[in-house]
Amino acid sequence: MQKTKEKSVSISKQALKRLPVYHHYLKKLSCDGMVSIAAPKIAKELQLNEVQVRKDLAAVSHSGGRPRTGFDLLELISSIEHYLGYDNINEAVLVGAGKLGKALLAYQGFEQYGVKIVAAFDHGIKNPAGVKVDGGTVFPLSMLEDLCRRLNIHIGIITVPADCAQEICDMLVKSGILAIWNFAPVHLNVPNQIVVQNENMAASLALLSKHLKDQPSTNK
Amino acid sequence: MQKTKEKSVSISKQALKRLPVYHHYLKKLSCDGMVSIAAPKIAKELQLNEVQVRKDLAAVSHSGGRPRTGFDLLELISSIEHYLGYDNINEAVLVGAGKLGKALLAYQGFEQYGVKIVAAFDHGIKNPAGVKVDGGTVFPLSMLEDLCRRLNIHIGIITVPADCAQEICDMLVKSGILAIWNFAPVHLNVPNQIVVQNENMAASLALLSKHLKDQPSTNK
DNA sequence: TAGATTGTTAATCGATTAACAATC
DNA sequence: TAGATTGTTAATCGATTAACAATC
Repeated sequence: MQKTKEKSVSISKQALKRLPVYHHYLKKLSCDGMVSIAAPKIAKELQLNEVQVRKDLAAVSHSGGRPRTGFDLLELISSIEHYLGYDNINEAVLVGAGKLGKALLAYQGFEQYGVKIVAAFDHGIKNPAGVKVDGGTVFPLSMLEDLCRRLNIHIGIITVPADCAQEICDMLVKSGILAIWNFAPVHLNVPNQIVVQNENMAASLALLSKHLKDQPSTNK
Repeated sequence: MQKTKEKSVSISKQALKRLPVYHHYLKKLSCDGMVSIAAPKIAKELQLNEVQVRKDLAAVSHSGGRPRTGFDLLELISSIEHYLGYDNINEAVLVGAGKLGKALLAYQGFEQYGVKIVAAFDHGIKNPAGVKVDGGTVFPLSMLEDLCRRLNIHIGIITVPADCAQEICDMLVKSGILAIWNFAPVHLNVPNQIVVQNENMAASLALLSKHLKDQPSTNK
């Protein structure tokens, strides 16, 4: 309904998803010692449309690019980081310390994207002191709400099996979580103000699988 | 350019991604003992547009729905499974037995989506007999091409770090792989006939993070 | 028959791409 | 100046939604 107070230039959801891709590519260029980059080069390398890249970058870049030379690499990187909020770490809790949950806990790479998992929970855990696993400590579910409230956590990661995902989701919402990253293959019903990002592996497989079926052995 | 030989009704990529969501929901209903389901009910439950659901189902359902009663549940489920290829298991190889790779290996849930990981590889492994891990055995990278060729594997899963993902990708293509499921946060350059499905966690985080930034504490 | 639902054609919406003037 | 690149307005494309006739 009401527009959020945004910059004059708005950006599409699709464009938003491309920003991390640009970010990673630009970081690599920067490591390689480059100092500036032009949109057509990025487009070619990442196999995107040239205008699309220019439009995306124009929407986030603070200083803009310069005709002939392109964009200042460091400025562009920090513009994207600022736009995506990589510079202020968002703290998150994770619920479900199964295989996938443990993998995410142990994964060191989220902080570079501005998210830090501060605690994990699992309903199999009874000891209030928690159980140590690779990457942190897992606590009983009963402690979830209190901890979220006290630490003012806004991101919840769901890695429980499908059949209890909705229940966990409700608990997270009740605990003050505003954004949910859902790895369970179910649709979650949430109040309006909550965002759910589905990491839908089944959907990804569907695309792959369908493609192979439609185009059997194009390799000769 | 040239259209693939498809059914008269074509389906959008977006719709394709919704099919696994329907599938999971319908399976649940079926378990609960229901025998038929109407599109409006599905739409309401999954928070989708009613027409959209009808259109999606019309595109895949073999027998179609019936006015007043809706769709036969079992028929609809098997139609979707057939459409997505869940009924013929696609065999896959996985490269990169780090944290994430091991989690995927140990994860038992892919087969229900028609994908089975038959072998895993990692360049840290030297022993040709492989090294046992939870969920299977990891072999040296040098054995990749030979195995893919002999077993006629068409799906490759990349869970190596970003900086060697392209190299692994090239090896997979060279080994006859047609579809790549990429978990590394980089854009992969591939020949035309190869599909790449990016499991872009960074993009997901970007959406969440951005949302929280734009709408600070709507919960009062 | 009346009412709920299907399937399809037409209208709308959002995102991508093309065209082009402005700039260094 | 000539040429490459930027940023923006207009045209196109694809997907969603609205409208409606057909069916049980």
